[in-house]
Amino acid sequence: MATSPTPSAKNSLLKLESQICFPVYAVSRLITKAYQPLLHALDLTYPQYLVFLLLWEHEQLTVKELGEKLLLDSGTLTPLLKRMEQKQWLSRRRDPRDERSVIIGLLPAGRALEAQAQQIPMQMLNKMHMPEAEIVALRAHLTHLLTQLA
Amino acid sequence: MATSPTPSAKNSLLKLESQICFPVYAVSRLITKAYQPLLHALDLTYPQYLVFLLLWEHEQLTVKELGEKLLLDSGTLTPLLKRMEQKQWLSRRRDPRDERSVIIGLLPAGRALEAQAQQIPMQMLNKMHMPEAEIVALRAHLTHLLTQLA
DNA sequence: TAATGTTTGATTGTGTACAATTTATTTCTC
DNA sequence: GAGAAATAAATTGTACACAATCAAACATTA
Repeated sequence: MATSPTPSAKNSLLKLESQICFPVYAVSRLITKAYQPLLHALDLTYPQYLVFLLLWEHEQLTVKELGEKLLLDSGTLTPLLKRMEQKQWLSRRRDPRDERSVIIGLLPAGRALEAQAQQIPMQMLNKMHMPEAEIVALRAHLTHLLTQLA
Repeated sequence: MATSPTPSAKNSLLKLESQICFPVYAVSRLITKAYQPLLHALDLTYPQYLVFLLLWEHEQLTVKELGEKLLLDSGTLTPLLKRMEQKQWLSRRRDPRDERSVIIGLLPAGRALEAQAQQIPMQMLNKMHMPEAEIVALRAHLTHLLTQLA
């Protein structure tokens, strides 16, 4: 006979350990925490580091482009970028050809940080204690999920 | 001859797309955003929902136990739990046998939410558009990484 | 080209996160 | 059993994160 599942059944989907979402959430915070001592030496937070990853590669991006690449909106980026501007790491100016856009440009102090950040990815890989193959597989799964949700 | 890699080399580890960490961070936020419309109907945030997952299962837990299971500290949990207390979802009282501990107990209004939350996990699985096998594999990888970083 | 609609950032308000410190309580050790 | 060490929350301060709203600039089209 078909019994409807009780709310607190052992195999309930409403259990923390059954969820895919909680491990993502927890790992994300643990990763940020693992970065913290490495980034603290550069006076950076993790989201600020992500902005630098893009600026080191592209030198100059609009707020919109940063938001598209990081999946963050202006409510998050504007105050974050203002703090980074105060530290002379980057410049914020309106695009003369389209005054709606704000162009974020790398300043010398920000460019200089790239050299100091060289070792960070390797140090993080060491902290994770995971074989390359597993990292690649994990990234593939996550990227897939990213496209499903974005 | 051994040339040291240039900072902006195409295969640099200092590129957003090379990182395992960014997809975790982005997926975590997208998952929270995917939950939002489902949880908003119950007037819940995602971290509050996680607290409920534990309370629906255990009825009563200390702040410390919640923190251990969710990997959150009292600086996050105390204000969050106070907000949930204000909505009459749970009670906060000192343990008479150890006045240092605060026991969080499920109240009727909180217990009643479990029925309304029954459909949420399945709705989330639908949003993810991923075969069961891939979800299981992803969770295994993440749980492994969790133990490495915790 | 004037009215309309769209795009881009900024702002406001709420809610996490977490490091660092503080307070109250308990446990340990002699 | 008094003092020291350890434990559990709470507090404080900073920094995201995002929904909702606003304002300015641009694009469109009738």
